[in-house]
Amino acid sequence: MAQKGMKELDSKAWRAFHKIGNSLLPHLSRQITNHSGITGAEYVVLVALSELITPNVNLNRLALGLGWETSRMSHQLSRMEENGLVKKARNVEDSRCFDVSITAKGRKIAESAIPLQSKEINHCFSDVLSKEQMISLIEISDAISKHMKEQHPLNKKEI
Amino acid sequence: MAQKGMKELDSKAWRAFHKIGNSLLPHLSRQITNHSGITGAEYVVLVALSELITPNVNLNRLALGLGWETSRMSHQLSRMEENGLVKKARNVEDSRCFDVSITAKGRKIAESAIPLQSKEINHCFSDVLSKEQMISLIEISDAISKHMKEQHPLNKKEI
DNA sequence: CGCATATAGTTGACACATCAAGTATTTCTG
DNA sequence: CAGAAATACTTGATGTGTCAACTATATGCG
Repeated sequence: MAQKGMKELDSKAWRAFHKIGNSLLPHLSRQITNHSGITGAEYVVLVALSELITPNVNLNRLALGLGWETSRMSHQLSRMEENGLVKKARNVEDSRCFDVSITAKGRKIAESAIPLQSKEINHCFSDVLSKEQMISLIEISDAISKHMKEQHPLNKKEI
Repeated sequence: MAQKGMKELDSKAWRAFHKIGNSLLPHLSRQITNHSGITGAEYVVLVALSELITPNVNLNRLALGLGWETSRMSHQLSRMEENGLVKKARNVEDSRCFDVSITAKGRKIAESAIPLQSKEINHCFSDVLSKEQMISLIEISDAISKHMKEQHPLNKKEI
């Protein structure tokens, strides 16, 4: 799709990029759900929380770390708190903020899910690509990120 | 995230891959909405329909072409029919099927949106990457697709 | 023919993402 | 120190994606 006005190679590359995301990502998310009973989004948040040095973070910092909007994180944490995966507590010093932390239940699930997920990523991604391909992917990502940062910075609406 | 048990390079490559999708795709989708008043999903369907040789397709073939599930297509087309972008009609020969087609309104929007979107993809993707990088991306996609097809074919639940 | 089964699509429930608007607090500033 | 502005987060609406269960029609086969 969207290849009118694009050269053949460009179009193929663009489709290729899409294709990866459309097969790999859903597969990995389904795996998590199947083996650990949590969703992909829950997994991502639990991993972030389980890697904290401090016992908790405030919501915005957590969102920032994952490249999420505040609102998205707020909604997600609400659902996860209902499921007993995380806990939120008003910060004592600044009562606008929340101290977000992982619960024992959340940590237990994360700890069993992480190695399984790593294994699956190795299996479907790392093991399938050569060292050169991975390096190339990193360079591609850097090039695009650089462009996006310079030309289309977030937090401001485009025309 | 998810890098425990992964080598440094693997982990970096995986993050890199994620990063592309998380900045580029939302940006492109927002662009479409801003300049053409339709969503990214609507755009994709309209492009597919506008490229048809025949005047219509049945729902499942359309879904297949985009790599979508039937259900997803059904929901999407319902919304789009409400918005007057597409039309569905029972097939005469097989009344289980629907003949899906683009409306004049849908075509008009697609025709103005497509060049704008192509331009934006060129701007954010093609122009930013070298020929070698695009070739590499295609090879990476092929490698992953091959693996997924062989090891994790769709339509069947994983354990 | 008549029943089993396959095929085409719908529906409802739930999770997720984004946007716009709103509520509290805190901080800045005249 | 009071009002303005910034910060931290919530909420509701809408669109999107997935799954499981369902309806309806067609087809195959004894």
